[in-house]
Amino acid sequence: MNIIAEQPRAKPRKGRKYDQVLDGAREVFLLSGFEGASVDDIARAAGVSKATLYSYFPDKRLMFTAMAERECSRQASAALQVIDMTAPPALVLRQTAGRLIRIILSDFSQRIFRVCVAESDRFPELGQAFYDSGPALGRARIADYLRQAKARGEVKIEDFELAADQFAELCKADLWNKAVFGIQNRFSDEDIDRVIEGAVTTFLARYGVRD
Amino acid sequence: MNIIAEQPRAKPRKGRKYDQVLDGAREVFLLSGFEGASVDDIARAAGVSKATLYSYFPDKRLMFTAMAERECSRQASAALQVIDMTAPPALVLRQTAGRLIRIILSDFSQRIFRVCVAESDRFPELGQAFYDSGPALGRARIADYLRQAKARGEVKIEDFELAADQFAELCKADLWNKAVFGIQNRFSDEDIDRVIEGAVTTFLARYGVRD
DNA sequence: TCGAAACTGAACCAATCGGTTTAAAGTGGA
DNA sequence: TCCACTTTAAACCGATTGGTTCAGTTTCGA
Repeated sequence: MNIIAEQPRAKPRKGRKYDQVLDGAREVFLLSGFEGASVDDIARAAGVSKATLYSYFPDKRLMFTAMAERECSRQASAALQVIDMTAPPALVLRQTAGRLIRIILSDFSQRIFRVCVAESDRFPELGQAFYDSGPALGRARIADYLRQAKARGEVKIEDFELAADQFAELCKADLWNKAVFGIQNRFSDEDIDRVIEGAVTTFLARYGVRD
Repeated sequence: MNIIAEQPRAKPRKGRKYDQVLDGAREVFLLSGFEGASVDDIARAAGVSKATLYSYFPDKRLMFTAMAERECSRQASAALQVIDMTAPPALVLRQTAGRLIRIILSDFSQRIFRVCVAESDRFPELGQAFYDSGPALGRARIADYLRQAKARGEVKIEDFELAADQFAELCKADLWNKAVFGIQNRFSDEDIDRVIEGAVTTFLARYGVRD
């Protein structure tokens, strides 16, 4: 008999409806925010009794953070698509811009963003999680590419992190503001192409090498 | 004696504690969000009885929108500072960037932003108000300047709105993300200057005329 | 100084909140 | 088949919510 209690598993969350609960939590929290969401609603959305719900999570807060962190790490792994990084910079950047824009304009990203921003002072670890899995990860990947491109002599850059951040910001230009404030949430290909071309051209005007 | 009733003020909402109430509302709403704020807290923060509060506003929602719209229009008029727009572009842009950055990083702007984003689907008119008084207004002013600069032959630009949006976005580069997610909320002058110089240099690399 | 209007504080309301309990029903491995 | 474990629905709790009411006090222009 061990005095120190045995740990059956690393995360012995208990039963089989764990993911089901988190799915319900996501649905309601992303729709109504933390304070706006009621536990009864979540139980109903999850198709689970309230007692079950509370057998997984000691309280509403932990339920919220568990859900938010799962969604953040999902978002992170969703961005891992591959691009041929040896292609000419203008092409790589265009593709990257296109993907980045579709992601940040997606309904799902917008909702996580809203909820993370709204609650990031009541849940400090939440802002960090979103930042790490979103902006910081994106910057790291873009900076990586830019380093390779420089090694190939395709660009001239000193501050790779700043350059990466600038590129990401250029991709937002107005689209993102309109989306996040609910002014507009569907954009034509022309709208998006205008921003993509603008971002790539401006970026390369500064960092590209003449050919 | 005029038959048409005299208007003591433009908006004679009733009593003398109107602003006092909105000040209390701002304090609590910006701190706790819409759902997180209790009307009793607001009354206490405003130094006013709950009955008085409800004599000004029929319900919590209208109180919230009144407060938010007041703060948005305040934010708008606060951005009306004058800059010598005939100076060389590099200088004008540097000053503009500096001001823009201080504004968007301010604790106050961050709080309004949070609350507008969080509630912009429950209060659609709110997102519009923030967009109009923030991003849209800033873009209009920058685009105006760019048009003047082009008339002087100082820049070469086709799409002034896009250029203005790009410049504003370049000014955010990482600083804004860190602030909005609570990673960091105090920035050294070096941090800020790095972003300012980067923004101006990149912008002029694309739109400046060689001298 | 007077009187109407604005303001107060506290009691009060029904509804909802997060969270607990319980007794019964379902589940699955051995 | 059996038994331990999980899940269920509903009742229940105290606290808090947005909002109302009202008798009494303050305020202030005329």
